[in-house]
Amino acid sequence: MNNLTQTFKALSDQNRLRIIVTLMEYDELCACQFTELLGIAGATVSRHLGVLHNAGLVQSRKDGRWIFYSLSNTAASCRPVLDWIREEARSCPEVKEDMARLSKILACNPEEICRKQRTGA
Amino acid sequence: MNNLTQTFKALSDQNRLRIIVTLMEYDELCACQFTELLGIAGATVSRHLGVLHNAGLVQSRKDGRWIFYSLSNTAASCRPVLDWIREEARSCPEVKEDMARLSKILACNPEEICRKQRTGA
DNA sequence: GTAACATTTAGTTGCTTAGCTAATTATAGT
DNA sequence: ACTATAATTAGCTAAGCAACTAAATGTTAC
Repeated sequence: MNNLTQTFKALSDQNRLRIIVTLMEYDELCACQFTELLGIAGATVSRHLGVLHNAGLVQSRKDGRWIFYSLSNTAASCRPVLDWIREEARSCPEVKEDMARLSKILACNPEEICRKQRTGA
Repeated sequence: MNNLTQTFKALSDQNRLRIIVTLMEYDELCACQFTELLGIAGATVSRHLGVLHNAGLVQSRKDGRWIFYSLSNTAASCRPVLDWIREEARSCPEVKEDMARLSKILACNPEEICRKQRTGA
């Protein structure tokens, strides 16, 4: 039962849902790209990703200084829920905006993104 | 998107999940029966039911002094999630205990339950 | 080695929420 | 009308959590 509540808790935050929905469209993104997308502090993004990871929804892969996140393979058990989210998210304007914004973000490489975040440009 | 997070927030509490799972097995229960089942204050149960109602997951029917709750008809949109919960809940010992306890509770009529709660017997 | 840098962890703050008791509302029975 | 009673609402407290800044960790490049 704790599994269930933990999963729902992980999904009951708008920013975390945005992460999940984004990962349904783009296989893999690094932390700085989420930071850019969500417009909140990197540390906060890191915590959100940690919550999703603890709930078994997301997995990470380290590549040098970057850490890439993707939907967890072991999240298969809650696939129906993820499918439902995807379906419902279709009609959310926030999600559409995210997708539009993300295509711009992905036009730059991660290094540029991070530099932009540092310099605050 | 708020719909989504609201739904997940409503489902991310153990006691509320127990209510939902119970309503999948028993069409309709009154507030005092949930109070007996969950073993928490009636006021708290009322608030939980309110949260589920606001999320559109539960509907209520007034019959005299009693208010009976059931899964909402309009909850059809999140049917996949409810189905998933039901499936996952099968293996939860808490749920099995609840079901066992509930059959005892239902052996009495609501009036008896409520009296028991008042007198604390 | 050390300087730059991507991410996480620590520590703080303000808001939300689950729980309680007490008060209020609405109904039933006398 | 009055009392009892099922449920909700109000008001409180303690715990949990999302956000931030600053410090720590681990990695790349000189």
